[in-house]
Amino acid sequence: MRDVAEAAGVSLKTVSRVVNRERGVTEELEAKVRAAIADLGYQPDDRARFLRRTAPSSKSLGFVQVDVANPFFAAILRGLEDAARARGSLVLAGSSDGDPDREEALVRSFIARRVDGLVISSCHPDLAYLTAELQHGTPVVFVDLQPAADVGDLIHTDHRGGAAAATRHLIDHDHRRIAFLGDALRFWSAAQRRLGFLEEMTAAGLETPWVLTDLGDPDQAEAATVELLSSPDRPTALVTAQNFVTIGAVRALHRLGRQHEIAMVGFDDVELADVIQPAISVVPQDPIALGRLAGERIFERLADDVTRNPPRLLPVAVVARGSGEIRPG
Amino acid sequence: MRDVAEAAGVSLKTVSRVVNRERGVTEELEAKVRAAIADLGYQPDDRARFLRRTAPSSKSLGFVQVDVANPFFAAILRGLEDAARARGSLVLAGSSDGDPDREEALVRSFIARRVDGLVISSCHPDLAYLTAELQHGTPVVFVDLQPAADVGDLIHTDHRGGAAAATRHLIDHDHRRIAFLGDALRFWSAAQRRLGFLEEMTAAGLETPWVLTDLGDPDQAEAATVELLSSPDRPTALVTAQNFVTIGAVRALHRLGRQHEIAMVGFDDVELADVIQPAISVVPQDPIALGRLAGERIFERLADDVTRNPPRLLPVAVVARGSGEIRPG
DNA sequence: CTGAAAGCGCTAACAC
DNA sequence: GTGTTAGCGCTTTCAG
Repeated sequence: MRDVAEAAGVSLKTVSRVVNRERGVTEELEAKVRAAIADLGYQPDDRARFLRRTAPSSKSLGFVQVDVANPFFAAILRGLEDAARARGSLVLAGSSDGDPDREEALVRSFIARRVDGLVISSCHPDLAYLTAELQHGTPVVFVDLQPAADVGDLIHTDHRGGAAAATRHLIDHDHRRIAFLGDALRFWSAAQRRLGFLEEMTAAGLETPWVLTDLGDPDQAEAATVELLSSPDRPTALVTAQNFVTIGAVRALHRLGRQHEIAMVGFDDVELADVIQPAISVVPQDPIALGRLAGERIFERLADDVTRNPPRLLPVAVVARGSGEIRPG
Repeated sequence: MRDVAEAAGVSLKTVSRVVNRERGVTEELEAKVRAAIADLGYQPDDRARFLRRTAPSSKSLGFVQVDVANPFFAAILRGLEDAARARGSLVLAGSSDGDPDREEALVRSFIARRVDGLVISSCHPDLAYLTAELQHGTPVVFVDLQPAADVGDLIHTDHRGGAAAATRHLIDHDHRRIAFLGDALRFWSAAQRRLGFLEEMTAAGLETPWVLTDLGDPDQAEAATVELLSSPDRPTALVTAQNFVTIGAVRALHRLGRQHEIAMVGFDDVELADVIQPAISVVPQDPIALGRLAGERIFERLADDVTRNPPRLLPVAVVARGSGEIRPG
């Protein structure tokens, strides 16, 4: 910038005015400055600009997710990005892989860069590490995964209700022996879905001997499904509580050739779920909306200086496509 | 930081030393400083730190992709993030939606934040807007989508070879009437795939009356496939050149009930492609590797100050699963 | 081992 | 309209 000022024969402030499109610069001077800018290939440094600005803002949001390679989180990121773009902000994204230490490290890096807000799909058992930040005034919104502690805003799908609906759907189709396959319970969403399943089963007076959790990828889910179905005392229907669990279970059913015999309803939609035979009944979420709402909530809090809002819950329902309507043999 | 220095009764520099773990601070002073830091909840401001540092680095990379909600790009982002994390960097990500103006705006924002390097899946017809940056020394790596201009490094899948292999695979299975369905040709990868298809067809002495491009989403691909197959003069096999095109085409085939009659090979792998009947033969890419290599290339250039490297091309091959091995009726 | 002064690139506040 | 001075939060340089 100094070089530009020198080249144009004006002061720093005049260059600053031109760059920021402030009123009150002669056309003549402005032209000179612009010429110098083009000539030198000058690019203003936003870090320095935002550092000095009165309204302290880095024009960026931080998003901590479990894994961006999971299409579900990628879609949340997309929604968040759209909300951020509308406000002229950029998004820093990082994957925790479900590791609390990594989540914490990411949050710390984001805070060190002074993001205007934090969106977190948390898997941390203890959010104490966040309270300092919350007091510092940085808005925090949890998406989908809720912490144990009572901090920050929350935007999430109705995991419990959705899992209950899936379970009810199978019960309504005469199933009594229903298994639950899900992710690790340190993920709040996974725990909630399990809860919804158990509640619905109990309400119907059914036993729940088949509750499998800690299935971390499609391969584990596939193996677990195969084992589950090879035991003499086996279920007639499955609730698969995660997109990759659904994928693994579907693979297993097809490998065993029992996809027309064992019913299943999955949480999350999966690509091509409608084309498979039988097509997979699911409880789809709207992750893009989740991300967009989280971003909007951040900006609301930035504007209104509201400390905390009630949770925002997105309702879900079963989409019947075939696999969930199979009756027990 | 000033507050911390005051509270601990030391100078700014001593606090700085403690924060940066520099050697040469008495244990006693260090303890005092740490106490003050904890007490005040002080968090160093990386923006200011990186601003003043001798080695100019923002410890961040910028990634401009077409759409992070597309699992292919999300996976690239994941690979890039892993490479960045290994070097202590964070990733700023933005989606262009295939709009050159948006791509350019994103690149400018990233540059204004002084990212250490830029990874771009470009759809811009004219990369002149980048040359200024390249001269400025910012490493730029293009992933998957190569610009027309001769700037920056390139890491990409062998689109042309992969499309040719898919085509050859169908020809080897006695098909003579093969259609090509792809994305807009402003995407270099789409254009390359079309080229590979045309070359292989021409080499085999076959006509190519069915070349459909500009299919932007699964719905368009589905509609195009239905129309293609309802004409009296129709192909017996399809090359679908994009993940979402494959999805649309599969939907169409199943809707028409002709999935066992029309052969197809898709570019990109698709979730559950192995479970559908018939399972879909594909030319899978490794997008995580693409992203990782792009990130590593950035850091190499940062370290070695190399201006430019030869393109890095990832080979691909057909994975036969069923749909590509159907013979013409 | 510690601190004072200068300055990164820019904007704010107030001159002129 | 334009320039000058101060200072954002930190690191660097160099003196003690």
